[in-house]
Amino acid sequence: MQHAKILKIRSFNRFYTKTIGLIDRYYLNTPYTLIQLRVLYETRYDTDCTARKIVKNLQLDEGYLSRLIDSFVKDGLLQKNRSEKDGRVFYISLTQKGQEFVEMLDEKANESIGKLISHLTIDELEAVTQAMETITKYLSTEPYD
Amino acid sequence: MQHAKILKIRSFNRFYTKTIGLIDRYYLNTPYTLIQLRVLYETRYDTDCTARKIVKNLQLDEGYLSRLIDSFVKDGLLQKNRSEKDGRVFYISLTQKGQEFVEMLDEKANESIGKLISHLTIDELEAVTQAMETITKYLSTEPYD
DNA sequence: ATAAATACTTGCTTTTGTCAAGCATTTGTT
DNA sequence: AACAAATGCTTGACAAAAGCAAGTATTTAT
Repeated sequence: MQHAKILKIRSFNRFYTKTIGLIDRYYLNTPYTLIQLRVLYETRYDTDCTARKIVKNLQLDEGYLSRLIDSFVKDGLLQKNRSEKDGRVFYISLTQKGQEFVEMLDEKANESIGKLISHLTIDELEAVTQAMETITKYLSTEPYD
Repeated sequence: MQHAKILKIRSFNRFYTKTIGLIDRYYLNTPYTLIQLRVLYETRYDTDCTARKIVKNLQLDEGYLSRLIDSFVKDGLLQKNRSEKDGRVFYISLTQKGQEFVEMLDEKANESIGKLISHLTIDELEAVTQAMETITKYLSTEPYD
C-alpha cells in the first residue's frame, strides 16, 4: 500500500512551499506579485514572445495580461513591437531597464537560496541537489532535460 | 563555489511547483483559493483554534481573515463559539459539513499525488520519499520532526 | 468579397487583500 | 474601585488583482 508514501509526499509539499516561501504575496521585496514577475521571465529568453504565448503558458486571462503588459511598459520594463508580417501581434521584450531588473531579481533569488544552504557542508549540499535530481527524474511527466 | 548548486536548486523549485501545481489559483477544483483552504486546515486538528492563532500562523490581515471566517460560516463549513473565560475570543471549528468537505479535499489531494506516482515501482517511490526526507532534513530551519 | 478566425484591447464587475478606525472585553496600575 | 493600556475581533473605506464579455483591427479561409 502506497498510502503512507502519499502522505509523506504531501507533508514534503507543505514543508517545501513553506521554506521556499512561494506563498509570499510580493516576491523578493519587489512591488510585483509572482505572476507579474513570471510575465517578465516569459519574455526573457523568448526573442519573439507575444501576449498569446504568455496567456497559454501562464494560463492568464488575456484582458488581465494586456493590462499587466501595459503597466510594465509604463514602468519602462517591457516594450511592444508590432509585427510587420502580422499587424495583430505585438512582440514583447525586455527593455534595457527590464533586463537589469530581471538580473537584479536573479541575484536576489540566488542570495535567498544561498542563505538557505549556507549552513550546509559540501557533502550535505551535494546530497540535497542529488535528492532534487532524483525527485525531478521520477516525477517528471515530460522527458527529462 | 556553490553557485552551480544554487542554480540547480532554483531549477528544482520551478520544476516542483509546476508539477505539484501549487500556482493554481483555485485548488483541487474547489471554489476556494489555497489561502482559504489553509484557513480551514488550520482549524482541523486544533480544538481551540482562534482567529488570532490563524493570523499568526498564516500571516494574514486580521480584517481579511475575519471576513474569510464569516464567509465560511455562511457556507456552513465553520462555526464560531465565544469563549466563556474570555469574551473577546471566538473558538473556530469545522462543522459536520466542514469536516466532510476537508475529508473530501484530502482524498482529492491523495488521488492527485497518487496519479503522479502511479507509474513508479516500489523502489523508485522509496527513492523519491527518501530524497524528500533528505531535503527536509537539510533545509529545515526549525528542528526536524 | 465576405465570413470566420485570430490577437489584442476595453469596459464593467467581482473577488481579494490592505489599512485604519472602532468596539468590547480583559489585564495591569495606582 | 477606577482608569489606562492591551488584546481579540469587526467594520468601513479603499486599492489591487482577476475574470467576463463585448469590441476593434487584422489576417485567413471560402
